[in-house]
Amino acid sequence: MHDLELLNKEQQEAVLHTEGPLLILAGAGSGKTRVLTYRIAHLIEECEVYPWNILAITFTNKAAGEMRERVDRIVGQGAESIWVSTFHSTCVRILHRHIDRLGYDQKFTIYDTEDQKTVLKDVCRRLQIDTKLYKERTLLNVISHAKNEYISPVEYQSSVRGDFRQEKMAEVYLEYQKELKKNNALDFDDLLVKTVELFESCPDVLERYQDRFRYIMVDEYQDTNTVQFKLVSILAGKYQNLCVVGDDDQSIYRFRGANIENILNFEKVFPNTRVIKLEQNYRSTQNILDAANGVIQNNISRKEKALWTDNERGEPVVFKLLQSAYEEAEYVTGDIRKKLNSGAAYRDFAVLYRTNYQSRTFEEKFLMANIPYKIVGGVNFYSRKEIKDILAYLKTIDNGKDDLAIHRIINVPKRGIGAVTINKVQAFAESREISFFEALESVGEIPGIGKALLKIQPFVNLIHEWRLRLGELTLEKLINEILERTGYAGDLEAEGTDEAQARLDNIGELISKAVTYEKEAEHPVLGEFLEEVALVADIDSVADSDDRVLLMTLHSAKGLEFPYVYLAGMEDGIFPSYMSIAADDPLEEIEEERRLCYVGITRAMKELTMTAARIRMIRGENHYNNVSRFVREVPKELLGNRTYVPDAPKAQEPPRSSAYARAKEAFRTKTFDPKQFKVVKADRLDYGVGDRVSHIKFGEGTVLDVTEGGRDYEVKVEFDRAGVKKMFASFAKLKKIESL
DNA sequence: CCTACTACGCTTTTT
DNA sequence: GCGTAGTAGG
Repeated sequence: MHDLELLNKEQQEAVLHTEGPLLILAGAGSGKTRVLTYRIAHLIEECEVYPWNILAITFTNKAAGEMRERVDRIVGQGAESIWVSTFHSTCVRILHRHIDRLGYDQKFTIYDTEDQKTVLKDVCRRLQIDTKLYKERTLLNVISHAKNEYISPVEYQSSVRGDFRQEKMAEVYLEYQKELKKNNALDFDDLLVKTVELFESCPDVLERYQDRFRYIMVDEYQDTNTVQFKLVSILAGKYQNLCVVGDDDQSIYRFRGANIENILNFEKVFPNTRVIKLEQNYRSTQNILDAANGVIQNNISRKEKALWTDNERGEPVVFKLLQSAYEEAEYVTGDIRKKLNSGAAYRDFAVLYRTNYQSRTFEEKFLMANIPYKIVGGVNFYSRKEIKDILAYLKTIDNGKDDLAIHRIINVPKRGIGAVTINKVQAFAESREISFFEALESVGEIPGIGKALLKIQPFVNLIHEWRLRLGELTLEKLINEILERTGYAGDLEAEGTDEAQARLDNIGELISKAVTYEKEAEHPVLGEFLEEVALVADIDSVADSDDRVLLMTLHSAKGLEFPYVYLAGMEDGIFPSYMSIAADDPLEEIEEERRLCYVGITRAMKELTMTAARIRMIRGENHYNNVSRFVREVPKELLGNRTYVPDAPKAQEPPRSSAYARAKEAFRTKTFDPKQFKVVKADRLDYGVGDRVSHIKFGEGTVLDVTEGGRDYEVKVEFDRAGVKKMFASFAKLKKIESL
C-alpha cells in the first residue's frame, strides 16, 4: 500500500476503519480529500473490496472529478467502476433505470429554476392566485423546503389545515407537482425525493443498490439536507458501512435545507459510530488560522474543536478600508499586480465576495489592468437564453411530453405563431387530455385554427424528421441543422451586434461540449447529454490548468484553496447580508454568515486580505455601511499596520476627505438639483447598519439600512414594537443607544 | 401578430 | 440600475 506514513495518526485511523459507521470531523484544510482517496485505495487493495461496491458522493461535479482523478492515480485497476458523483447525478443514474416504477417515463427531463418559475406562474394563473400576495419566490421556497424535508404535497396539505395562507400554498404545491408529472419532468429536489420514494416503494430495487454500494462515503456532509440523509442512510441500511466527512463550522447551505442535525445526531442514528477528529491544518499560516478561529469562536452552537498547524506564522492579515467599491477593486488589482511582479501566478489569487453583483467592479478593473480572470457563477452557462433555446429543441426532439420546451421554441425564431394560436392549441390539448406537442401533431382537427395550420405543420414535420434521423445524426450535426434550418443562426448573424456574436459564440461552445460528450461517452445518446448538461454547476468548469485570477462568491469557494485570498465587501449589510440581520432569527442566520466567513478565511494559504468600502452603490443608491463585525472579530494583533479598523464605527470624526468625496460621488451619480438642498442634510450619521437606535415615537429598534437620498439620508429601522419604518434622518432624530 | 414603450420590483447564497 | 412583464399602437 502507498505510504500510510504520509498520513498523520488520525488520518491513518480513518483510512483503516473500514467496517461500520464512521464520522470524520474534518476541520478546514485538514486533508479530508486525501483521507477519502486513501481510504478507497485501502478498501480495494487491502480489504479486497470490489471497486463497483464503492460509492463516493460529493457536492459538485468538480469535486467528484478531482476525487476520481486522485483515486485513479493511486488505485491500480478498476478505479473507473467506482461511483464517484454528486448526489444529483447519482440519483439521475438510478432514476434513469427505474423511474418507470413510479409511473414516470424513463426519458424524463430536469427542470432548472427558470423552468420551475414558468410552471409556477402557470399554476398560479390557473388557480387564480394573486402573485402579489403569494410571491413566486416564496412559493418556490416553500415547495423546495417541503421536498428537502421529504414532505409530499398531500402530507403538506394535511399538516397545514386551518391556516388559509398555507392551505393555498399547499394547493399550489399539489398542482405544481401534477404539472411536472404531466410534463414528465423532475426539478432538482425531485431527483432526490423520487429516488428515496423509489427505494421506499420497491424493496427489490433498494436491495439491489444496497448490495451494490456496500461502502458509501459522503463528502461535505454538513451540507446534506433531510432527503439526502434519508437517501444515504437507507442505502447504507443493510451493511452499515457509511463514512461521512464534514465540518459543522463549514455548514453554509441552511437556506437550501441543509440540516446541521445530520452531523450533530449522526451518532444517535448510527449506534457504534466511530468518531475521528482531524484537527491539524496543512493549508494555512498560523496567522490565517488564528483569524479564522477568532471569528468562528463567536458562534455559540458548534462542536468545540481546536484547529492547529505546524506552519509558520506568515504575513499579518490585512484589512483595508477604501472609499468606494471602485477604489476597493483598484486596491485589489494593484496588490495583485505587485505580487505578480514578485513571482506569483494569476491562478494563485482568488477574490471572494458575498453576492454575485459585486463581481462587476472587479471585472472592470481587471479588464483595464489586463489581468486574466474568470468569474465563477452568476448566470450559469446553461441558463443563457440562446443555450436554453437550443436545448429546448433538443428536449423536444428527445421527449415530446415536455410542454415547456415546446412552448419555448414554438415561435423561436419567429414563425408567426402567436399567443392566440397557442391558446387554441392549448385548449385543444386540455380537452383531449393530450400533450401540447400531440395537439400540434393533430393540428388539422383544431377548430378555428385557420391559417396557423400552415405555420405549425412545417414545424411539426421538422421535429418529426429529426426524431427519425436521431440514430444517424451526431449531436454536432443535429445542433448545426437546427441552427440552419430554423433560421436561428441566420437571425443572429443578421443582427450583427456584439451581443448577437456573443450568443453565436456561446452556441459554438455548446457544440464543442456536445462533441466532447460524444467522444467520451460509451453510448452517446441525446437524453443522457441533456441530463448531464442539466446538472452542471459553474464551478465545474474551472480547470486548474488555466492561469487566471478567480472571482466568485464565498459559497462557490467552498472546498478550494488559494495562496492569496481577498475577501471583498466586508461591510455589515453586505457581509453579513442585511437579509440575515433583518431575519426573524438573526442569531442563527448571522451564525451561518459567520461560518461562511470562516470558509472564506480558511481558503487562504499564504496571505489573506479583507477589504471594505465606505460608500457602496447598490441599485443606483449610495449605501454607508459599517465595517463588518467579522473584521472586528479578527484578533487585533494579527492585523498588520497597513490596516485600519475603526474602533467604534461611525462614532469617530470622519477623515476630512470623505465628505468631499461623498459630495463628489453624489454629484456624479445623481442629477444635481439645487432646489433639493432645502433640508439640512447631516454631514454624517453617528449610527450605521446594525446599530441600536431609539426614536421618540417608535421606541427602540435596529438599523437595517442607510441610504443616500438626494437631500437626506434615508434610514430603514426595524423597531421592536412598531415594525420596519423608512424615514429621513433629519426628521427622525434617531439616537444611537449602542453600537454592535 | 409583432414591436416599442413604460412601470415595477427586485437581489443573498446554488445543486 | 437593470431586466422583465404588461400594455398600447402599428
